[in-house]
Amino acid sequence: MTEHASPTAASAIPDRPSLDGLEEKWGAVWQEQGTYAFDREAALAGDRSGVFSIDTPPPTASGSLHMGHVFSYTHTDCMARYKRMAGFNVFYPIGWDDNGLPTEKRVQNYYGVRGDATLHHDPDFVPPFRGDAKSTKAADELPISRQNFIELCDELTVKDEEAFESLFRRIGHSYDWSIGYRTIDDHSRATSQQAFLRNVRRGEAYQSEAPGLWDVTFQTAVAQAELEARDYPGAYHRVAFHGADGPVHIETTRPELIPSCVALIAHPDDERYQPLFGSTVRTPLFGVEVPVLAHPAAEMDKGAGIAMCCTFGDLTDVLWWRELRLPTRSVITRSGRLQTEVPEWLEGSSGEALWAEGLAGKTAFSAREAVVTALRESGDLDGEPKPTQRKANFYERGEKPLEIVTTRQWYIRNGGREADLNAALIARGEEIDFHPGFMRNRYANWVQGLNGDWLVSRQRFFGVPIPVWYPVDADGEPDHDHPILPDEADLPVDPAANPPAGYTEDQRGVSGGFVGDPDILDTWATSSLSPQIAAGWRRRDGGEGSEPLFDKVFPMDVRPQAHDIIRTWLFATVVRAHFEHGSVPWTNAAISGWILDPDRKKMSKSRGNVVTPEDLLKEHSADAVRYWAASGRLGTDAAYDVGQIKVGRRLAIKVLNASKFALSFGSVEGDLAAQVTDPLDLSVLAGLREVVEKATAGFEAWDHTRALEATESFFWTFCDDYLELVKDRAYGSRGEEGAASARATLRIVLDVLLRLFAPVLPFVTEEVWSWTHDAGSVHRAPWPTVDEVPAGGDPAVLAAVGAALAVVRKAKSEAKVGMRAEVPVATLVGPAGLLEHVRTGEADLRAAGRLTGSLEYAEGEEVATRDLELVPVAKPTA
RNA sequence: GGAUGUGUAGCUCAGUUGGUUAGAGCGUUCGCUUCACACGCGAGAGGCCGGGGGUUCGAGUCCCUCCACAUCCA
Repeated sequence: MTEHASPTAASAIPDRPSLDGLEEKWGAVWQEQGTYAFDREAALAGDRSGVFSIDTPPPTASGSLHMGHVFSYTHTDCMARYKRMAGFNVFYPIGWDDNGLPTEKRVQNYYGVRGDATLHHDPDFVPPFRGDAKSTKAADELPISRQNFIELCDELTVKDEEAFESLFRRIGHSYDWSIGYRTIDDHSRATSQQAFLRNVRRGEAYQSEAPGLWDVTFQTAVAQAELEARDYPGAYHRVAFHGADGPVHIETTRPELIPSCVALIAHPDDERYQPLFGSTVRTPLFGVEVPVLAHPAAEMDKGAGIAMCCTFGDLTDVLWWRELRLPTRSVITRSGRLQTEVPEWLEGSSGEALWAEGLAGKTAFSAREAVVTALRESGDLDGEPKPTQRKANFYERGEKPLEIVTTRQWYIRNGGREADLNAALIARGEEIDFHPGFMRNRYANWVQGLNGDWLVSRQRFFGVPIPVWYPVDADGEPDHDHPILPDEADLPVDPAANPPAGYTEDQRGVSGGFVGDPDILDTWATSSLSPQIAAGWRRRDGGEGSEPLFDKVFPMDVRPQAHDIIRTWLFATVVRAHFEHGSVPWTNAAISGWILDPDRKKMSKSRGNVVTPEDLLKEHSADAVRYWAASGRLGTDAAYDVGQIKVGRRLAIKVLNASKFALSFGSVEGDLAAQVTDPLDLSVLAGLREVVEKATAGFEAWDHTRALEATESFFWTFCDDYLELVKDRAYGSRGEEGAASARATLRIVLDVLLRLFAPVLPFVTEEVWSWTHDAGSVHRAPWPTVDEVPAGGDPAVLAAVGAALAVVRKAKSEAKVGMRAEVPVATLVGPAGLLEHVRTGEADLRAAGRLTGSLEYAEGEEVATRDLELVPVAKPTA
């Protein structure tokens, strides 16, 4: 051959292409060239429809990246890359969630400090430790102000985030790194506070003093969405209450709450207890008189069918207390211990001594033991306690069952109390396309099952402060009914450290002065604003300016996330957008499944079955790991499967090798399409047109897996059959026209295939693209269309010639000879139509199958060979 | 108990609106140094499509029922 490819292209093709180093090489180029940059100017100048915007989940910066992240984030990246190639200006931010308990714990342990909302900011503060704190005991931690704590968080999480960033870059996620945010940074805090203040001013947020779920370990109120029902060992105690006509037995798992009993309650239809309704009984040990009442929430078939209502043992107690207007007799304090002073309703009763000696200040656990002992002695315990597994509510991060404590808290309305709002939020769900569609049921079920508004205040010190002060009245008490709210322009504020406008710091806590709300917002109250934070809502109409970009990206096109946080993150985001913008926050929700280990258990750190992505990337390449991720469809849990990663690696290597080969026959000049004349070449192009159609339809249907499968299976046929069939002709053995047709076809197919693979395999496709393109990225190339591929071919031709080649191979394989064995005589059997197609490509078939002599055709149902002679290749004697 | 999803080859999964003999990859078996790739290539074996009933000329696909598993809510 005398031809050479153009020097720039051919010289770039390595002798032995390899995956090694592609991540570093192309990662650096993409970063330098801004390949994935969002075009802000174009967005501002154009229509909303030209933008595809993504509400990327901000990973927890203090956590570690696991395969679940790789899985779901790669799904989103494939879609982002497809949309970018399809011509959209892709808004693809990346944020970090460094607001919340995990970060709080990490900062505490790393620096040996503890937040204290009563302290003031120390500008010269130096932390006692940096990762070398020896003790994690609270007593050894240095108390510091909230502002100082946030500064330490900034310092530490920035380090964590650098590690995350390098990993995300290595795996080839195409974020625009300049649109970053952190949920604890000034912009996020200000946005969170601004949205909350608007909720307050519109009446969507309110304060209420009410019994609520309380975690005694973390000493904070907990929202319904943070609950987790777990099995908890307990025991049924059969206890006698004293009625006028003898004892009434109840069964309870919490006898220590007898002092806070306010009624006995049975089902209205329960004939056993109907005679008692309206009467009163006396509690054992304490002798307090309580009514026997009827309520349908009492379960007839559970225990004795009659229950004691205490204030408060569980949420049913709260329901009864509210609906039956019962008095409040709380004994459990915020620490989870019983109060030390004797409750007033027990003063002078038979139980006063028991309280003072056995119960005051005790934990619920030891109080229970004391009460049970006393019940035994008084004869009110019937039989021995029967062990049972009961369901108890836990805070998802907590280890002790939640108590119910009456406190003043802030709430945001979420449809848990108002039917109209509930219906409106379910209707919002109907405006969002869930992928897969059945995930909408999770949303609707959750919203329908809400039983209260969203509790957003938390009694922690680290997080976004509730931006509210209260006037202090003449008695020195805060006036919670008249909160003082800051101007939006002054945000973010920390009411624990800054005075409100018009006050000075020395008026804090004094009559006529003010106090700051000590609480912080639920982290979901901030992360539910991720679209507003990323898109710059505050820069449009808040305290930061007047940039109108927000309207060009919001409502966003898609929220990607996992299904376990539909009830929290997804729902909360819908609530905030509903109130603030009267719209959905996004029009699509792409819900990824979980990664399970090979034993079908969810991978989690506590189970110790986590595989770290770093090692896998190093060992198998980013494209290989991405292939595994892209093989899992939306909404489906997938097993971690190293085998599938290896398949991806083989595919990526095959792309390199096949591309090198396809480009090795010499350069092709001029109009490629015009040079394609051979029916076999036109046939492969016809197949390619179908693949473009399928792959495009796959992505449009949010099914990256279908797109990948179509491309992948075509690619293997292309390699195994088409390339084998035409290589001899492409070398030029049968004239220039046939060679040109094959070479042009190889170029066309390769160019299209690279683009079809690009969303899943960004590194190898970019590498090969660079061999044939002097400039530009495959990731900025237009997504292929059916129309750009020459038409007129019949896919059946390649299928027929391929089938003929297969039976020749089969004959050789069964004879256990190499594929190079020559076939001087053969008869090919098959249906007439198929044989007709085979004749069209006979020359290529002869070359690929080494059919050197006579080739007869005979009609038959099955494709097969007959009367075939084989001449094995003589092994080299030397 | 309610909701949702899933049961197809040893494993992981495809199977579009019902339509020939149910597919792929991995694994396995048997072969092949073939001028891109041994991280390769070729060929073979392997399935009462969870059970039962029904609709239909025809069911992996539609309907009923049962069973098992998973997740969420009680």
